[in-house]
Formats: sequence, structure tokens, C-alpha cells
Amino acid sequence: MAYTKTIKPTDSELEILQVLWTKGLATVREVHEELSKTKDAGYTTTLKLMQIMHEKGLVKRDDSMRTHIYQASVNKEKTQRHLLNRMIDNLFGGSPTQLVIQALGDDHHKTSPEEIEKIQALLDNLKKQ
Amino acid sequence: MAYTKTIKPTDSELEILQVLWTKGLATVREVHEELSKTKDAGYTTTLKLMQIMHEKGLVKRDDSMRTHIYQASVNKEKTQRHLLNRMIDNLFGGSPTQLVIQALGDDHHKTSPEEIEKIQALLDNLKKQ
DNA sequence: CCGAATATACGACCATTTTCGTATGAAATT
DNA sequence: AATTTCATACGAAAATGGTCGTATATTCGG
Repeated sequence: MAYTKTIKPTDSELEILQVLWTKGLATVREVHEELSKTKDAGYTTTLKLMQIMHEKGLVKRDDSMRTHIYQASVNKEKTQRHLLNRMIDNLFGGSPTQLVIQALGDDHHKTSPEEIEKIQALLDNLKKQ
Repeated sequence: MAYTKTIKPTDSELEILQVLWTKGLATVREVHEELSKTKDAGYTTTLKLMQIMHEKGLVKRDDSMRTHIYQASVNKEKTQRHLLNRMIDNLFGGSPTQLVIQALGDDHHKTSPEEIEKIQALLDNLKKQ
């Protein structure tokens, strides 16, 4: 579908998608409660945001009841890869390797030995193909 | 310095920074020519953008001559890591491993065997520390 | 059955980003 | 010297994102 070409959720939309990806189905109130833990915005703000996301096709909703039920309509992994590709092109000159190097060689999110093993296993797999 | 905390270049600013990181020093016209290859915007648009970036401290400039000479004032790698960290937190639940997995297991930018070797070497190094 | 609570819709405001037109002056061309 | 070219500065429109107030309708508790 063509929509993958144009996924460009804003930061706020991404926060909402995160919640929906975790919960699967959720009402505006549920999403809002979740966001309230880390963010400070009014209920109608969240509502409006989700309405706009619905117009854009980022979320689906069941509005057959008074309280609408939302869910993400974009796939989590696909969205992640899409935004990652954008970043690779815009910021790393098209080289995923450069991105990986920066991601791993950083001390803010330091990578544990177990995770290193995991990535190495993935690389071994990739090489065999 | 505190400025690393607030690096948040817009997409347009990032395009300009890319050019400056590559060229080192450049005039507005040079940056604009470069951008014109892939983008369609007027000269004064690029100029204005770069003036704003100067106000924000994203670029430095030598204005002792009629034609000003610009250069990036933010470090490339530092900016990359900063934006990457934002993405890790916002989109990958704080796990750089998840990001790396998505980046490598993608077929749009496929990773060559040489690059895999390079990453593996990096990982071996990381493990030793 | 009535008031309080809760849900959606919608319009409007404000800040930021991106866009460009135009003014002005310096330099180069003829 | 006059004209064209090219550079910066600046103002302001247009687009976008985020915020919320208020109107209206539905549901629920007493």
C-alpha cells in the first residue's frame, strides 16, 4: 500500500501509537491516563490528537458505541523500520552500518553483554544468507 | 555544554547540516546548489533557514566579507547520537538492541558482508570492555 | 427524574517552521 | 558610468503541530 511511503507521525502521535501498540485496543481515556504518567496535557488535547490521527489513517476506531475504541492501524515494526530508514538517509548518508556503530558505541544506552550476544547471533544469521 | 541537551534540528536544518558537514565551509549559494539537486526551493528560503540556524547557534559564519561563509557549529557524531537516543527512547522503548535489529534486518538498505564484518569487529571490541 | 459526570465534536489560538517577495547595497560587466 | 548580477536583511504569509475552551449529547447515580 502507498501509505507506508508517507508515514511521518509527529512526536505526539508516536507517543499515542506506543500506547496503542502496547494495549492493542484502548479508549481515549485509557490512552490519556497512560500519557498522563509522563506528560502533562488536557484530556481534550489527547482526544483531538487521536481524532486527527484517525483522519490521517494512523489509527482505526470503533465508534459504534458512545465511547469509541481505538487501535493502531499502522504496524509497529513497519513504522519503526520506516522511520529508521528515513534517519539512515537523512542523517547517516544511507549507511545503516554508520547508524549501528553510533547506536552501539554510545554510553547513554549502554549495551549489555547479553544484548551483544543477541546481535552477534543475528549477524551470523545474516552472513549465511 | 548544555546545548547538547536541546539539539533538535528540523528536517530542513538537518539537510543543511549534512551539506555543511560534508563541505566543511560553504556559502549559502553552495549549500543551495547542493540542496537543489534533490529539493525544490528558492534561494532566499535557504538563506533564511541558514540565518535562523545562525541565530540558534547551529552554524557559525564569517561575515567579514560580502559573501558570508558558513560552517556547522554542532558536531556530526554528537548530533547523530543525540537524535538516535531520542529515537531509541521514543520508538524502541529504550532498547538500542531493538533498533539495531530493525536496522540490520531490513531489505531497503541491505547490509553487505563487509559491513557485517565491520560491525562484528566492533562488537568484539565492546565485549572486551 | 434530575443533576453530575463523561464522551465526542469543533473552533480557535499560539508557537514554530517553511516559504518567498522585496528592499537595499556591493560587485562585476560592458 | 550605467546596467546587470548577486549578496544579505527583513517582513510577512502559509502550513503545521499542539493546546485547550466550550457546546452538545449520553449515561449514571441518587
